[in-house]
Amino acid sequence: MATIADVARAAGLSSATVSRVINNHQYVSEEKKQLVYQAMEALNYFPNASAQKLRSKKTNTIGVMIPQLTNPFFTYLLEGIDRIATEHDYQLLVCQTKNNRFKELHFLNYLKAKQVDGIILTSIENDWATIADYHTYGPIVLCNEYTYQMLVPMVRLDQQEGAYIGTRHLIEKGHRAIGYCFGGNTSQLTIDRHAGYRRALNQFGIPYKKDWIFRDAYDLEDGKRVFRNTLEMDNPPTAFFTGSDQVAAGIVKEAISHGFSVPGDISVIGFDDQPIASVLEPTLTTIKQPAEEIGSNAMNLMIKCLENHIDPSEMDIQLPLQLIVRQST
Amino acid sequence: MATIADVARAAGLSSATVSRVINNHQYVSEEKKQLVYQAMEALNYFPNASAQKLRSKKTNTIGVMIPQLTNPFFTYLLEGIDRIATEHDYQLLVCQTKNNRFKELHFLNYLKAKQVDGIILTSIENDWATIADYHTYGPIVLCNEYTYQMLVPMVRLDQQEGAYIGTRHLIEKGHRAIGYCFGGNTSQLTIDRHAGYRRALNQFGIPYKKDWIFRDAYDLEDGKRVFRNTLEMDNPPTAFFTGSDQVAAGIVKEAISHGFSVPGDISVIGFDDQPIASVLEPTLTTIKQPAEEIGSNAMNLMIKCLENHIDPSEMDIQLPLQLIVRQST
DNA sequence: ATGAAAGCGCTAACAG
DNA sequence: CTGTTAGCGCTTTCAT
Repeated sequence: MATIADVARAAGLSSATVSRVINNHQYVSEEKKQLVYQAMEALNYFPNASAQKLRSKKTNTIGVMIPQLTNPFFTYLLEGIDRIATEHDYQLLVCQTKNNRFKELHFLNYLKAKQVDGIILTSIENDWATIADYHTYGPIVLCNEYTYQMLVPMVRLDQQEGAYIGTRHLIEKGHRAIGYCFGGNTSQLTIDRHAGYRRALNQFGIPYKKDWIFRDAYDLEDGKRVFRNTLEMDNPPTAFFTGSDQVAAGIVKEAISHGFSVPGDISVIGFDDQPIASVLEPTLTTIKQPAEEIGSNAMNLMIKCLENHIDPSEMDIQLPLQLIVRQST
Repeated sequence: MATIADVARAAGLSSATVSRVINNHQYVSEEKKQLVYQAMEALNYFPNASAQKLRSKKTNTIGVMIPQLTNPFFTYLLEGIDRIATEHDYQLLVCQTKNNRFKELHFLNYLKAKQVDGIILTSIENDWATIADYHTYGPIVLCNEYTYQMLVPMVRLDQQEGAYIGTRHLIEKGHRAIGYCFGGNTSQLTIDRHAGYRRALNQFGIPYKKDWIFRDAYDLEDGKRVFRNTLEMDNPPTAFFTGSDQVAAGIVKEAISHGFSVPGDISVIGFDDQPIASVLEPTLTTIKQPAEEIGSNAMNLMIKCLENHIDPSEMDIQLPLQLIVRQST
């Protein structure tokens, strides 16, 4: 493989000039520029990326931490991130954490190793204090999940409001026994959603029951499991607020397969507004999160951080969420 | 940020020894090894990835070309690739081509730039001759899509058989007007599926009609569009073979919303067996592709290529596909 | 078992 | 506008 020196030799110029042409510097005469292009062409030359990164201390790569590649919410997030990354010639190193805090830690070290210029987190598996340490080595942008412990660049939704609206909707439909499903961690997002659920309950004088709280609910199978578990309860929920359309779909499917009618006997509300929400029968009432937009905003924030012109007022972007009423409630 | 020289100094050793410890070389005394570990710890040292790559000419990174990040079939492929990559400490640079051949070309150049050690293609947008040129710069593994023009490492399914089985199933259900939906390109996979469809038609003496061929069908919306288009036809299909569950779901949804019954009036068969196939009402008959397994096999092949011990007989891996009969046919 | 030294391929002062 | 030169941080002979 040809090197920059080979090109310089072939063009009868110095490697510095070749480098200038590669990097589109000004002050290179059109004549020599053509000479360089011809030589590069003739030698089938392509600059070595590692050498460029080592020397320039810029990788043009962003690490994106994703808990689950097969969860559509996160792929839409990724789609938004990728759209902006492509526009600005950044590459994406995709890091699947599987909700494992050690994997998250492992990937965070890419920042220290200068393998990436910055990291976008779409979930948070470690204490914030642990993550904050890495901030010295490059920008960390939060997207979807967030923290109040520090002012960091983040793109988020009012999750408490989302859970409140959803729960209130179920109450207004006449339900008083409302199950609550969520993932496993103790992130701020989780805390806030939980608070929104309780706020709605409180407002309507409905007692909070621990039995109605279901954790470790991430996907369709988990939703089915949750519903099966309620079958043995003395006082089972008649409605479910869930943290994801996948889980909601599982509950709906399992309820129907056990002979219940949705929304006749059981009401279910999802979260995200993934494609599955419109495909399910009955169609799923849900809280819409603009996933693609969250992602694109996060990547834009990242670019601003990298280019050092970020106004503190832009650090915390909040996007709207929206109740979409369909047939499942 | 500390460098290897700093660590060497702090440990009272040479940088060569530190390097040996980092790379787990033999012939380093336990004593010095501990010294190095302590120094690395104290200085919060992490080796610079670009320097390692430049010097060792190994990036430990694989480029994965994906047409659509939001298409579940490809994310399951990616999931399989990622599982094996993680096990072997490889990183993934995700390249979304959006079915654009120029983007594909752009990403192929990462091989020339030694930014990745190899590339896994999950779709093919350029002529095979164009892609074959890049093979000099590192291994290219095909996964899902394939070619007969050259013996390259690939993991594939018998797509002609898949389309044949699916079409025959529709014929056996009594249909003689069978629509055929596919994506846009002219890859071998597309050609083979088309051939399988025609073979089934031929076998049962059913004429092939150009009007029943629908191209550019990739997702749910495309499926809806296809069905709407048949509404104006004199002799519309009563059944549809599709290249993806997404498209099939679109057809089913649109048919039902226009008052047709599925499978009463219209039968639809999908491809992939994505989660949506079991969630749809009626549930979707489909040709199951073991996506995760295709991906993991591809990454395993890649690793073998990189480690130079690949037997030509292992180059072409063929996995089974399977007709899954549900309610939509 | 350890160190000295060369060099991977490139960029960026600096000088002219 | 162009060339000379000094590294970026690491690995790897080659000695010892």
